[in-house]
Amino acid sequence: MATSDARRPRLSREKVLETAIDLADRKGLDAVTMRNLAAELGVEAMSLYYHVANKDELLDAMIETVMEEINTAVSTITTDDDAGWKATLRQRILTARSVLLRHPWAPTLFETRALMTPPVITYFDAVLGLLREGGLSYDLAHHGMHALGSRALGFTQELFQPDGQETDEETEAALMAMADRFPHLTGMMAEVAHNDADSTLGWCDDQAEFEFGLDLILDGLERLAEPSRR
Amino acid sequence: MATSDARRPRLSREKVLETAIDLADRKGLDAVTMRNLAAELGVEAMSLYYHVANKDELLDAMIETVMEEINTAVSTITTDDDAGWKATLRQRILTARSVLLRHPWAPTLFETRALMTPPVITYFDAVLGLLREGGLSYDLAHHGMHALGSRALGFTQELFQPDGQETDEETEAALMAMADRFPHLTGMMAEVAHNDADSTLGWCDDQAEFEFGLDLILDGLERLAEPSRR
DNA sequence: CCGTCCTTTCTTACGACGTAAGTATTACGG
DNA sequence: CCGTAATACTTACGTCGTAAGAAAGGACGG
Repeated sequence: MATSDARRPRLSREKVLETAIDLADRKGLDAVTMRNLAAELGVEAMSLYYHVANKDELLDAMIETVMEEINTAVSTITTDDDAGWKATLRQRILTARSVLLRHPWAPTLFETRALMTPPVITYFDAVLGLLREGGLSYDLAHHGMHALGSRALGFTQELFQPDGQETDEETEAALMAMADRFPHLTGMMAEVAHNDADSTLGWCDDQAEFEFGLDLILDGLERLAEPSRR
Repeated sequence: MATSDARRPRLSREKVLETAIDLADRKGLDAVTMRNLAAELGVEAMSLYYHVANKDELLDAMIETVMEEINTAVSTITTDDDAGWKATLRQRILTARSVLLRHPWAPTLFETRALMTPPVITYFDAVLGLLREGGLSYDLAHHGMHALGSRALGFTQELFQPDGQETDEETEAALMAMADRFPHLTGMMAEVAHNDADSTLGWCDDQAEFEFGLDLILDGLERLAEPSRR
């Protein structure tokens, strides 16, 4: 009865962004092509350009959206107050990480493009605040931010198996066959691997490794912040 | 006199790789397109495919070449023996870094593609060896490798100004104008910046920051390796 | 009900990319 | 000199981002 009852839902910048992110989540960043995204929306490619300047702006907006998602997620954590700055910062970062785990394409984008956007600044300002709360000088806190790097945002680029591909047994076998050339690596694999259920070179529990590295840095910063105790 | 005196220098896999790397060094990775690279060699695009399976293989070979360059650079450092494992590892990593600084495109590639290639394995095996030399268990050394991440190879992806673009004064001014919204960030900038000659947000000395983070991690690992002294 | 005018979408087309398929050239051993 | 294998070129296809402009839709005053 309304003026345009059977009209299609109409495009909007929000819907474009939302669909783009969803598409990236499901099929990877490479699948986010203008034509693909348009098809997903039941629309022609060029129609997107009314809502988005170009693809670069689209990608920027995508990470900005994720960053906002992180900020809201982080804002809901009960701060437990006297748990100490380290615990608070730790949880904040792990929360950010949990959001990024739902958007595996985001880290790549974060590293690729400049991101001095308000949500990012907000996030980093809070991190910095927690470091200050720990008694770090501005100078030390600044170094600390650099030391954390992308870890402050909840991710590290894993050098091996970037695609999350499983390292197969034959690769491991091939490696073990060269025990003479790579004694330490093969030695490590022989000892460390197979302890838990995870397989072979994919033995590494990403989450555990992330937390280990994070704590290592936070502890190191705390130690540097203490005036006493060499 | 000779059978083919005036022949053009002829293509070869080595020359293709060499030119590709040089091209990336000079004009960035985006400039490394098959047609571009071919033109650089005075040749047609498809001619490259006789020496290289496809572009992916080309990129893989490029990082492999850089990795070999790192390995030879690292092999020439005088180990100074009783300087301690930390100092040795430190220098090894900084040497790797010095090579990567000549190939700014390499880090991106390193993070993008799987690189379980012999030169990389060789490198990491040596790093692992030094950690072991420091008395780390295989397990701790393994964690340490993860904690180092790309730092073990001599680089960290800088989150801000990924392109090495200078942060201009207006950006800084805009940020300072929001001192109420970002108190810590603006506070830090007011205090830390302008101490050295470097400008504004580009105040960060990448090399110094890298070394700070590296030492933080190495010290942390050393501490964990010591049985005593909590 | 009709024209007018934004707003939003579609059509068509261009140049750049990686590369498949097939053809021409070159070099060299006999 | 010629045949054969190695090397380089030609042509063409499908995909990408997107420039330019035409068409469709809705809103609104007459």
